[in-house]
Amino acid sequence: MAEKDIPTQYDPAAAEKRWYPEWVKRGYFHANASSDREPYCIVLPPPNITGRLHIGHALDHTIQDVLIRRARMQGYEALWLPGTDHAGIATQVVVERALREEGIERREMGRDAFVERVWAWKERYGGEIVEQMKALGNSCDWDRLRFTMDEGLSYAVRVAFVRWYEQGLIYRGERLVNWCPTDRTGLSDSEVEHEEVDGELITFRYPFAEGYDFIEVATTRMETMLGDTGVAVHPGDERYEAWVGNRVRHPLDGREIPIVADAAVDRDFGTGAVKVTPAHDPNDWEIAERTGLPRMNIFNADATLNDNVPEEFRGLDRYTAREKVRDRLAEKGLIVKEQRPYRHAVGHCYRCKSEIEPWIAGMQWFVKVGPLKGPAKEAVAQGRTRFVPPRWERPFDTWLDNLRDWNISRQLWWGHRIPVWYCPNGHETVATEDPAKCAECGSAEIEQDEDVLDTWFSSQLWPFSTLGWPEATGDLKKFYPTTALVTGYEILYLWVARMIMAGLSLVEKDRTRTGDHIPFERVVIHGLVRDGHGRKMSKSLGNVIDPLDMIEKYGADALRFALARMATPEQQNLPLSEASIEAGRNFANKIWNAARFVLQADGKPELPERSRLSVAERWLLSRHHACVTAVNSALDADDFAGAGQSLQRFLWSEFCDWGLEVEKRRLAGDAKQDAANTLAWVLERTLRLLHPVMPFVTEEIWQRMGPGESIVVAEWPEPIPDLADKEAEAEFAAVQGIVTEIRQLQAGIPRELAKAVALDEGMREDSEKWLEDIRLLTGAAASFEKLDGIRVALRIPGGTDLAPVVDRLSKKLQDSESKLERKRKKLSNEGFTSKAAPEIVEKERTEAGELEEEISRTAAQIRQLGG
RNA sequence: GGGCGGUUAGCUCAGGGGGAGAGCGCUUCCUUGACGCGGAAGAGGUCAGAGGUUCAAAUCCUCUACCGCCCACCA
Repeated sequence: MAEKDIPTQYDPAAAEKRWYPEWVKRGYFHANASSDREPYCIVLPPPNITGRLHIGHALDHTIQDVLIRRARMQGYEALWLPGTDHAGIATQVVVERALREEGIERREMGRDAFVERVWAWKERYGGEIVEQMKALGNSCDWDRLRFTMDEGLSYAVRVAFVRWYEQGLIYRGERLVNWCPTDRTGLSDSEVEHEEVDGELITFRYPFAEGYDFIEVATTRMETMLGDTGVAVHPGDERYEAWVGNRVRHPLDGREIPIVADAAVDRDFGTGAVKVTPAHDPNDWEIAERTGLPRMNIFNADATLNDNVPEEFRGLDRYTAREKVRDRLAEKGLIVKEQRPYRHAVGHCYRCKSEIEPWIAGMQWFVKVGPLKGPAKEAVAQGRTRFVPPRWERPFDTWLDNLRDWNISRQLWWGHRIPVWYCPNGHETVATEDPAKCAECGSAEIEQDEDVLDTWFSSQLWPFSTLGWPEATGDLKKFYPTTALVTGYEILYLWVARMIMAGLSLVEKDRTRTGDHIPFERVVIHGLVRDGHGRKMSKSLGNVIDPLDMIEKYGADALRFALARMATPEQQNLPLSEASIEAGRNFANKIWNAARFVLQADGKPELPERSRLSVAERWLLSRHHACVTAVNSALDADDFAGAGQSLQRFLWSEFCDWGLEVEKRRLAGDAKQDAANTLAWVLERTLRLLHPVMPFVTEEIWQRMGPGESIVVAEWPEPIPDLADKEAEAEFAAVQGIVTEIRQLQAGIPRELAKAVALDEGMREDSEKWLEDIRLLTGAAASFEKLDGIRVALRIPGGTDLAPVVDRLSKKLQDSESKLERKRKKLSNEGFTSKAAPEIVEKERTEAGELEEEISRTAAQIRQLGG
């Protein structure tokens, strides 16, 4: 028999190498837009091309692959569309760093050469990422692989821009932007991370231009006082009423600046007077807009001080300047109070973590979000797009409410260049194709905007640009709206919200499958992978788990199972330890060996006629049915952990621990083919159920069982209600009870036997027919002296110390007695018997009866053991 | 300053009104013809604390404490 050669250990690497290319070659992952099957589509959140996939991707991808593989087996036209993101800032920074190591500066090499280098990077790392996804087993449609800077997607970006421009949703303006002095670009509000830091709040005096009075103001950013162009107080503040309109003298550069009144000032904070730095604070910017204070920019692009400040401060970085300004004011006796540490929130760049500087970076393009919010809120409120878990809906709503216009200009080279051309006469030409001349005056001296678009501008189009939008393609018609979007909560706002707004605004309803232009019907929001102790994984902590290392060490299935096993819909932290991946490996091996056993018994996945089934087999089928039901309902609820747990329980604790063991006896007798076939049938069907989570080991076994072409395209198991068998479950549960009881007695009693103990007063009537099974399951065939009817006997050698066994039994007796006590009390409580549901009362009665039986049995056992 | 989540066995977490569960770890035993990446039997928990609702609370409600996260232009 060839099966004899099956190794006792599953070899993941061999299976992965064998099956993945085969699946791709056979085209299983390719979706057909013209098929008449129901569509099921997921677009992969495109990983950045900045480097390797990390464990978070592995989780994200595992979930998606489980969904898409199940859908494929269920007969849907399943499309999982993969791709990568150009990731503007992130990639530019990484490439710049790499160049710097070669001693090359970006600005020296020029824009075109630099962009060329980034493309080379993309070719290399983009390709690596695809290989990594394949190693995980992702069943993506590689024929549809996309990149955000593809020709098609770039065109979609231009069309989106032009359309919004024409609708007045995109405008240009000079505003204060979130400037990252390290990356030297502006950022949107969503790209700024607020973090509490310890600073100091310093109160100082502005002396009046005339006379000896002064006004006190406070700041955490002393250096910005060099750019102050006014002091503001609340209009109704009687303390300062008389001073409004007066002027104070700037103590460091001698400028006279006015005191103004503005309602934005909180009179209860600090002194009730605020220094106003319009060019470097959003609040102050607005005050200046209202009061007419001038703007005075004091920073260079790298946040060093520029020539607008007194000479001694020029060129200093902001932190050095902060101290120096304080020192100068202290020397002049103008510092009133220094409060430190003073905790306050400071914005940081989401990429490089530098402190953000509000700065005027010239003209910037903005998206007007007001008109986009409403439809997005409505789509979620109406459940056209469903959030899983739904508790994210409220924060999503609040976030939209507070959303302000979106700055989309980035002072970078890598990305989609803004499709606007300026002519010397001050006209703007906005076009999807590069124009040769100004659309308004015909001037040929046009120049394209130097900036590129925010990365998220192209990402927001992903669910439809990848399907061919703006063209009315077959893919769009077939697969849009997509079925599910799977992502971590960290980019819910940054990305998901924008896709919803963009889809609703841009996609034409009549080009979609359902007539609704929402980008996805459901958003599955999973948690973040942490280390085994719930800490964030980071290089500095040294607790990073690299998915590819894990695949190499334990196999892709092991990693996938470990990840799926912890992905409950509610959890936001998902602690992953190497031990849990090892457990996944062990599980794969367990299944492997179970299959080996079934194959050695020559099992064929065919179910014998019901009349030929043993009670144990009926029990196994019933449990299998329960597993199919549980897995289906868990997956319907996006509860991957629940599905994994059900599968593991059934296969390990039921199929292997009881099913295979009890079948060993039948396998040695006349019914052996029926027994082997039943096992094979259950195993084969359960393998299909497990396949989406553990694609490789299931395929490897399935191929050896030979029921068809590939498990990838096998039919998904749905519950078969006829398999549910309450009688068989009850009877087998009783047998399990007897077996466990005997095992408990055996523990601590050596095999060499002398003393016979009659165990079983009043045991279940039909236990006789199970005696052979019980012998086998307790592994104690030789130890049974006689088994007449309801009596089970054990022989124990003389001189055996029975005290531990008796102790254990005594403890069990006590437990049972106190349990019984509680039940009796409950049952004698009239409140309970009259108010509780009748079936609950009945259940309590039954259980009390069972406890009584157990108590007398245990007591008898203690007596027989001489306790 | 708003909001959300968490607190259950040594560790990491399920459970979500009527018998405290899993995996890992730990103890003892088992070279039983699928698997030692295995099998069997165990030890270990006033389910954070206080109050309330209920015949019945780990589970529902209120408050408190601690942990974590998200949002936020109060100098």
